[in-house]
Amino acid sequence: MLQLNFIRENKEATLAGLRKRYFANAEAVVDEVLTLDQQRRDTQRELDDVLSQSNAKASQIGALMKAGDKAAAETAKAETADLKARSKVLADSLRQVEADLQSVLVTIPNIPHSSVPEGRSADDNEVVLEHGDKPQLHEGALPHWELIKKYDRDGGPIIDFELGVKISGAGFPVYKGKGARIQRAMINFFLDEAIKAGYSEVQPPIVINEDSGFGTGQLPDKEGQMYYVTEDKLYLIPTAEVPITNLYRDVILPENQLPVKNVGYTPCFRREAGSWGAHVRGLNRLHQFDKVEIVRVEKPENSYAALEEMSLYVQSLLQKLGLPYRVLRLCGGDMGFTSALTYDMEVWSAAQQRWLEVSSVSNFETYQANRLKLRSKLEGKTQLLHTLNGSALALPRILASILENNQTPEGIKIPDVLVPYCGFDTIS
RNA sequence: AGAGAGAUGGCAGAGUGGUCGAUUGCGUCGGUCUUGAAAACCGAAGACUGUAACAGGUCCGGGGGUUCGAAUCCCUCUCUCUCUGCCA
Repeated sequence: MLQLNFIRENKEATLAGLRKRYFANAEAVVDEVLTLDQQRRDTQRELDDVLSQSNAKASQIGALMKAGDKAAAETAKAETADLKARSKVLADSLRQVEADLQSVLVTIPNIPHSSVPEGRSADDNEVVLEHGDKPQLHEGALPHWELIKKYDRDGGPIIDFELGVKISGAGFPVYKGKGARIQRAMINFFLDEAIKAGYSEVQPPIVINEDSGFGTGQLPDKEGQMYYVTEDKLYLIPTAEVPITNLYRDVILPENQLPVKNVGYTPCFRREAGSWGAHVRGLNRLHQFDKVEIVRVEKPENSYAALEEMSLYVQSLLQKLGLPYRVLRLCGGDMGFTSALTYDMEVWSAAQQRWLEVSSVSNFETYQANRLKLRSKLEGKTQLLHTLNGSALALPRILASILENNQTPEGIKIPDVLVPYCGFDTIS
């Protein structure tokens, strides 16, 4: 959520930012916010005045009672009726204005950072860099959804989509044998690397309540993308960002605890309503997948340096895995609702001849912190901190890329860094 | 799931209708003392809103009510603890 006083004091910058995102009706929405804000403050002031008078009367009555002047007290009491009626009306309208203001405010996305490129869609994202050589595959090379069947052992493919359908439905694969072990290997590798890089590990719950969904910006509006347990009013997490960032909801962090650098592994659940199409075969898009996530809480002046550091960190993982990748700076039209600047990391999937997104690293500045009420006392005053997060990494597409890129007629070579974690070096 | 108890400032813990934003202890910060530290002593310190700055207003788990006046009384929701039951 944007800060009201920012919008108030930077109307033009706000509008420019929203235009960069192709946010519809930016002018009308901002004007509505400013009007409601003014109404709120006027009403607030009027109410405060009435309450002030009312408080004065009450203590006056108290004093009279104490002095035993019953008659004077009764007279004073009679005078409070009008104040009481007025304060009730004002309090009601204040509540209404505040609710209206809030409901408009939550529909406004974050303001993009100045380095965010112009553009409407994913086609306009800026390629920051490309790293590594795309492998030349042998004749008859297969996409990963064929490869997993080719290496059928122990009575089934190493990743079994059919079996997952039986248990749950489409998009919930069952990993078996070496398929399962390489998953576990990646999780441990990613966690160990993050710990070496100074992150501390957390294991958060994977269901969250409504307040948490609001804190990081999934709610309201994106409830359709999350699985929901109606009985207990809990959502399955779409990413560990939600529970880990919400660890710091309603917190005023002591300055000496900054920066916060957390890493966590969780499964992630996404309904992906309406996003199934031509390119979602195999591991490309799933309802449940595993991800290791890094989350940081930073002082405002450090957040962009932290973002660059996170980007380099994620790239270091991809380099260690030996996967060709590129880094994108997302354009205004393609960026997530809550982000101010996002880098996407994509790996090359050699058999599909496509780039697959495996990480998204974002700085939310104060957007989430404002919803979370995540603050610190810095230089004598309480102020909002900056939150950031990034995938490090999401497993399925990494696995898809490893399977495809490392295939030879003899088998699939496991990246060296994973071998100690897997206990085998080829799938054959 | 059943029965009971409870929810107050960073923590502990008073306060059961009238200057209570809230006694006190611990912790924290500043100072005195000390070569330095500890101890002791003195002092400071909540959040939100609002104002040019004061003032003013709100906040004792959330919401609602009674009252001139609520941390204190009533209703309701949520959560926590103890016991019983069940169970990784």
